[in-house]
Amino acid sequence: MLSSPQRAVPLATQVAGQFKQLIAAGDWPVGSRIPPEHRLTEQLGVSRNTVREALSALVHLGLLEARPGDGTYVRADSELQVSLGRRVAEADPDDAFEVRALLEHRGSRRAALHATAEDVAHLRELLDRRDAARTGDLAGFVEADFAFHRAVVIAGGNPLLAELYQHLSPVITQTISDSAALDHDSTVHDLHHHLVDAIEAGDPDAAEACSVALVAEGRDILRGSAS
Amino acid sequence: MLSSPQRAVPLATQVAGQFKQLIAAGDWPVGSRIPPEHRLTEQLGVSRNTVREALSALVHLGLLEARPGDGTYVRADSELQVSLGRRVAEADPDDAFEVRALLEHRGSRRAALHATAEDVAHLRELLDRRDAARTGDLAGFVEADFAFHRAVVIAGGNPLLAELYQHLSPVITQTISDSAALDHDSTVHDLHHHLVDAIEAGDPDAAEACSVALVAEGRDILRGSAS
DNA sequence: ACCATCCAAATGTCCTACATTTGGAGGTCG
DNA sequence: CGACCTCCAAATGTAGGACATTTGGATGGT
Repeated sequence: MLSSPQRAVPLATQVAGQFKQLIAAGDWPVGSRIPPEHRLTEQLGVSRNTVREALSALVHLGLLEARPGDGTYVRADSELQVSLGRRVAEADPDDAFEVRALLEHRGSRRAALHATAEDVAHLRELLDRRDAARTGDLAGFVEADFAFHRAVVIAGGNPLLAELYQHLSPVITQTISDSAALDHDSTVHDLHHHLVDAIEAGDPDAAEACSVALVAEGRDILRGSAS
Repeated sequence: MLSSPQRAVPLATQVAGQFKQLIAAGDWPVGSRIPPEHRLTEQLGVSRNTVREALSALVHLGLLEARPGDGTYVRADSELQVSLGRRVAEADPDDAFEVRALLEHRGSRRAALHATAEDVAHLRELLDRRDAARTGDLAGFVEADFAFHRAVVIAGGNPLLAELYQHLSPVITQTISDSAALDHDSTVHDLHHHLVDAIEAGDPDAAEACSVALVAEGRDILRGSAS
């Protein structure tokens, strides 16, 4: 519903808000190309300048990317993800790694306390996919591994914590060139299964211990250990 | 070179970058009024449209606030603070409280490991101010209390963690109407001093224990101080 | 000294025009 | 028939002007 302005807030701000909502609602999916400016102009009944200001705001927020001669594409759907990503990119990788580990440990502990039967079933499904992806390409395995850990944190039931973890992880795995060879390590493999077991058993201490051990293993693999 | 990011950076984006830098550098302090668009236009040698798009972007980022008929004022100097603040405002206060506590605990632990002699001296100075503010107005005490805990986390030496904590705290203390009567509690008072002692002694376990106890005390006071 | 009025200044919105870049349509040549 | 080149429509980028709207202070009268 494209309503006309009635309040004292600037028109461009209202338009930008509508665009944000369209992105958040999925009407403009990530990766898609949004309608050109002149079409938005006639649909909204505002001038191209106003539309451009609203679009420019979202471009600087990192939600959109304008390609001259082509169109404007949706690049992200979370404002926090972009600003956190920029901040983490400037930070010391070790510092970012510590914060991420902190969130993951707490998320694993919470999962053992709050995970439902459906959550556990979902985790086992994702874990199966992760095991299956060990023989596939590296990118697919990294994706499956992240999907599993993300689901663990989400199962913890603290959406804010989960979102911070979720937005912190990709930048780190991108910055650090990990994804080395942590698939063939049987210890890591066993720890993943022990983690789900601890969550299912409702043992927060064991779950957090598994998470801590996993992060430690990952850190060891990252540092030297070039053997 | 596979990556040829020589794609022309829009002029408005460059201008917005300059404005951001001016804000971050302190040339445009928070609260001040920036030059009017007309002046920026002639100073930068670009059209008013371009200047307005850059300003509008920063307005939507939350860094600026435009007041028609008056001028444009600097509202914040950290992009992450704004987006984190918005996200936390939508979150469950309990969830936000947990994340903040998590960061504070780790920050206190790190402080015991990495704080320098100057850091400890600074902490004792801030702690004196906090003690002195116990008899003053409530707002002043809350400010002094936050300044102390913020300094503890900063002394931990993880800037990313400190920034997240710093940006997470105001929203929480604003949301929850705490600042109740946690100044007259002698236990809380002693714990603050024990925390600095543990940091100076380089005892991470004791420091984290003090932090945990402090958060627990605060939570108890918040929940119903009756029992 | 107080108050209503007016005015300059600043932002908000719209308009036209042109430049620049891109992707594809269409034709050409091997 | 396929690969390649040319050209054009489309989309965003930039510029400049015009007018509306709101604000804060100056102005002038009571």
